[in-house]
Amino acid sequence: MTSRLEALCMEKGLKMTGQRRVISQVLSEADDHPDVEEVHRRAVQIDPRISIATVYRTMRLLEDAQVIERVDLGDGRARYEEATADHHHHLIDTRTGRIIEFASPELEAMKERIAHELGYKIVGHRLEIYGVPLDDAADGIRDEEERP
Amino acid sequence: MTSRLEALCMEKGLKMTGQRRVISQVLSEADDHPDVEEVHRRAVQIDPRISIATVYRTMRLLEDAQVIERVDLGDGRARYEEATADHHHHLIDTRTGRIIEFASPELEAMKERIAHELGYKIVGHRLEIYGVPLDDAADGIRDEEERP
DNA sequence: TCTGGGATTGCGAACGGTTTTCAGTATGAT
DNA sequence: ATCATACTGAAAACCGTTCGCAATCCCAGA
Repeated sequence: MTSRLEALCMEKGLKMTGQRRVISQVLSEADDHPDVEEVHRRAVQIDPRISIATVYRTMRLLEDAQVIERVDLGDGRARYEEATADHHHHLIDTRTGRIIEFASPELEAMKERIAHELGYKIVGHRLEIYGVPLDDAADGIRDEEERP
Repeated sequence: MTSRLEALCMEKGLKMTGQRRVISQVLSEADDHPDVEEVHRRAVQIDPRISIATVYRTMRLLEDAQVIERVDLGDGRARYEEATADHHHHLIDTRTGRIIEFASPELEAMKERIAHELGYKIVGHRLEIYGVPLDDAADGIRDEEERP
């Protein structure tokens, strides 16, 4: 069966090898923001003869082809998500690591305005919010402070 | 002569060694966002017997003491600036690497509101805008696309 | 002012994520 | 089916950063 990403890759004229097919499948099925090691872990479950090097190479390939997007969440490793048309950002739960996506047109507009006032045209941007659940915070549950 | 950061360090009760004094001076005089290597480069010019390891250690020390702040601009290395009371963000000129600081109370408020709507209390956040000068963009000068 | 001992330093080795090299393998245009 | 080409696996190289260890420094107390 052809995964969504695989179709996208063929559309872009990429050579479809077995490992690319598997990685595409893994990424199509993912609804989180896996890092390379995690993608590899999942890929190996489908076909054990996929090396981590190939995963790295394929992620870069897919990124360059704009099929996926790299997300830098400041934890020292690259995470990925499927490329989407609309801009969105991430709220990271520092307690659990859960990542919540959100979009805000007003925020986009404001950002655009700020850049313009500074004499710049935006070519990229990123916003991350680190937070803790309101109710937990109220409970006064201790937050083992990571460096955000 | 005692640099501004050196005074701050003594206030915090840190043991003032020769190399810490030099690094404090370098940071006090910096008005940009140097990475560790750059700080080392400048420190060595004042006293050649400072190792890069010590710079790494001192930067972390000063960061923990909230004397300086780490800035992750997504270029794979840590950059630093003096700690300030007010939150601000960075606009990075992708053409030149120049970093422009800006603050926006409205933006802060909006961010706060978004987090609250998602049920979170903010413990940290970061916003970076990558852009090119408006006039350059208008001229149609080619932008050698880095991965932002 | 001199001293003792814990903190700090320099060096090089180790580390974790990522990229590259290279020889062997698979792909898909013919 | 064939063949040039692109791709792959394994291991080494890389790069920013941290760590282990012996030597050194700082400074409170004498």
